[in-house]
Amino acid sequence: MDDPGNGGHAALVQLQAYLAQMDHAGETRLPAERELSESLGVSRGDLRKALAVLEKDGRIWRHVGRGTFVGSGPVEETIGISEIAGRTNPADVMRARLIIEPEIAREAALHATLSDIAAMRQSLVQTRDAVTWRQYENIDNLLHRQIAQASRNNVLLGLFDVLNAVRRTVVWGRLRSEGARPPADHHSFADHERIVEAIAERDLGGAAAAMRLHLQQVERRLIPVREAAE
Amino acid sequence: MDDPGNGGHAALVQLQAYLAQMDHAGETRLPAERELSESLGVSRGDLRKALAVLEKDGRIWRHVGRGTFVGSGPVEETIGISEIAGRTNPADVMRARLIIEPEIAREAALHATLSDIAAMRQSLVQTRDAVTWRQYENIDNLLHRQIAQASRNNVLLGLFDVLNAVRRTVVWGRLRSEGARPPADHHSFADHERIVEAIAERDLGGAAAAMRLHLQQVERRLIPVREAAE
DNA sequence: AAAGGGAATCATACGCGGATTGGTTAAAAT
DNA sequence: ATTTTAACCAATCCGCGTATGATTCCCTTT
Repeated sequence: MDDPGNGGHAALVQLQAYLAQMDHAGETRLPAERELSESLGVSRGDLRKALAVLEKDGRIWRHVGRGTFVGSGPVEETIGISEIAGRTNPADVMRARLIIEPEIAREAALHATLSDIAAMRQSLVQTRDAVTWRQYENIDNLLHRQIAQASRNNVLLGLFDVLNAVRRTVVWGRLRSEGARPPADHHSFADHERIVEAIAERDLGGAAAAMRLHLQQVERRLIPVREAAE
Repeated sequence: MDDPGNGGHAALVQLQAYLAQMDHAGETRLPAERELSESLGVSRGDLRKALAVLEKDGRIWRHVGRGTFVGSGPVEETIGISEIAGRTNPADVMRARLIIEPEIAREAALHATLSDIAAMRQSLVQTRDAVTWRQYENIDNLLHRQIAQASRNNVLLGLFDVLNAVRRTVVWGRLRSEGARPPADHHSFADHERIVEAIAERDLGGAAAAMRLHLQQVERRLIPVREAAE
């Protein structure tokens, strides 16, 4: 009404001023559109146009039901495990393990403390004592996690946990009753020992190689038809 | 009452029978303790003792407010971004990036489609056109994510997203007003071009090396005092 | 008649209170 | 004295109401 000609431009200017004034405080959320439009004295349509400009510019971020916030994006867009697991397959999970875990083992060889290594050795013994596949699986998981923990890098540990959770949901329901207990000559026993030994000897490349070999063995056991088909 | 002497043993046997019977169905959650105790005709105390045994054995797991489930552990223990970010530091995040992202780039060089590469090249141009640091950051993020996406592995992409979210929360609030816009000779421009070119030429090792080099540059810029201190 | 503004409506997300469930403790019963 | 039962606690889930951004429709104004 005052100046319909400039359209949303006045609203954009006012909104930028408001943003600058608000940015000095720690608050990142700005009022609802209905309030703000009245507070700034512009129509909601013009306000929305201005907001759209700022959003395309990356200065604010909006979401239905939550509000409008300043900043490039949601600080904590929860990336759900099920979201990842929902659109993937065991082969990709295995591939990711083959890429990530050897590097984690290398890092573990560099940063593991003596107590870390002692804990791994104890898990090694326990895997041999497992009387059921479920027990073995638990201790196997524990050992792999101990290795990730030994990297002394909480980010790597967290990524490992995410990967592990995805793996569990994806292959969920496999290997139910393949046998009473792991056979004594199961390849993983020797594999695990090689990995832990390499870590103990601070052999970075050896630890990564041993882990890679181990996971390739696991992959072969998981998808046994592969070589015959090719 | 019937046989107080054997204590919880009878309950344990009955519970194991119930578990075996239920395990054939796909259901993993068993009834509430109050119902189950009445259904099996044992006291809740004995039932809980039996449940404790099975839990220590790893066959079931329980959680307050949710229930009791068969299986080694919660299939979806939500690993929160903030949980990871809460107990780490920028150095560890950078280290994790240096470990993960080069391997992702290698995978991208193997699996990227032509449209993937075209999208990357477009982002390359856009980074040069960015007039503000925030715009540059957005496009930079987009480019790195495009590379992860080009790996054609949703697990790797998910892990990258998690890592990225952690990075954003950890370094949150840095580099506010270091300058109006990225300088034309910013190292990242050439770095990014090298990475994309290596991916386009299917040079696996080259892509990984270029990404590693780029991240080392970023690390150096992030922690500039390092070399002087040593 | 055209255009812009305002109100109603829709879809999604948050918040709160009740209900459910494992964990714990105390009273009661045998 | 031991076991069973009940009651209570803490944590979680679920449903409903509210708030918010997105969209549509109608009306006023020029």
